[in-house]
Amino acid sequence: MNSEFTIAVHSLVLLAYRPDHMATSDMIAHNVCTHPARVRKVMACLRKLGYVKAKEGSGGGFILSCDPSQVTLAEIYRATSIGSIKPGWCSGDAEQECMIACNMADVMGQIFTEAEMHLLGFLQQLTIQQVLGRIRDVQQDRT
Amino acid sequence: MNSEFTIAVHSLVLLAYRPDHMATSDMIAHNVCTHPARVRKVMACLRKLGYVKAKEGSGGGFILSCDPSQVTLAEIYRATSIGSIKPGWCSGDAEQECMIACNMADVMGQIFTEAEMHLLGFLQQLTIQQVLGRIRDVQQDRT
DNA sequence: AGTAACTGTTACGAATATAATTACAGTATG
DNA sequence: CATACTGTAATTATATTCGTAACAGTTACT
Repeated sequence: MNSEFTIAVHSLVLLAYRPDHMATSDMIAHNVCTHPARVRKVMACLRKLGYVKAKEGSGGGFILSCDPSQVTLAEIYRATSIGSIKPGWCSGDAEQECMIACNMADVMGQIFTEAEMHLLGFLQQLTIQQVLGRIRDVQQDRT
Repeated sequence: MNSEFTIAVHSLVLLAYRPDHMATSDMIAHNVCTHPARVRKVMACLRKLGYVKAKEGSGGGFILSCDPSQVTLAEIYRATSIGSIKPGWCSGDAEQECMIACNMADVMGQIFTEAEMHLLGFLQQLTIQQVLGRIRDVQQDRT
C-alpha cells in the first residue's frame, strides 16, 4: 500500500483534532515525520477534492473543510492510492503459446481489482473521526 | 502486495493444469517469466507446507501434492505475503508529546491488520482450481 | 513598496526495496 | 562418475520510494 494514504489520513486526523487551528506544512510534516514538500503534495490533492482548504502567503496553512465524521478512509484511499494493492511485477508473458503464461497477468489483474474493492468496503466503515477516537483509546490504554 | 504471492499462485495453477506432469524450476521460471532460483525459493516454501512435492536430482522437479479445488488463495497469501499490505513507511513518532503523533503508528497498524483480515476473507473464496477456470474463461473470450 | 512567511510544483539525489544473477553444496539417475 | 536437478546464500543490478533543494506565485504585515 502507498504511504501517501498514511500521510493523508494522519494529516486529516491532526486537523480534525483541532478543527479551528490552521496548520502549516512545516507543522504537519513535523508531526507526521516527513518533509514539508511531501505534505504539501498530499495536501494539494486533498484540497482539490475539498477535504481541506489551503491558504497561501504569510500566516497561511491548511484547515479542515469537511465533516470528519462523514469522510471515510475509502475516499482517502481512492484519492491517494487506488491501484496500489497490485504489485508492480507481473508474471507470465502475453506472447507465449501456453494458455497459463499468456493469460495469467489478466486474471491476476482481475483478482487484485476485486480484492481492492473488498478493501474499499472495509475502509468505507472507518471515518476520520473514528480514527481520532482510536487514537484517544490507545492513549487511554497507555496509563 | 508481495510479488511472491503472484509467483506462488502462477506456479500452482501451472502444476494444476497438468497434475501428473513434473516441472523443473527452469520450465516454471520460463512460464512465469522470472529466474529459476527465485522459483525454487518460492517452491521450497510451498513444499514445506505440503502443497507441492520436490524431487531432487536428475529427472527431478516439482509436482502438485494437494487438491487444487481445496487450496485457497488465502492460504497462499498467508504462506508468502502476510503483512505485506502494510506500507514499510510509518508516520508519527512515539517520542513526541502530541497524542496524534505518538499513537498514529499503532492505530494505522491496527487498521492495516484488520484490512488484511478482510482481504484474507476475499481470498478464501478463491481456489487454485477457480483461478485455472478463470484462465480458461479469458482464453475463451479471446476467440 | 518591501520583506517575511507561506503554498504549489518540479527536478534531482539518496536511501531502500526488489528482482536477477551467480555460485556452489547436496542429491538422485542412468 | 557424469549429468541434471533442488536448496540456499551471497552478490549485483534495477526500480521504487523518500528526502531535499529550488523557485515561482501569493498573502500579510509594517
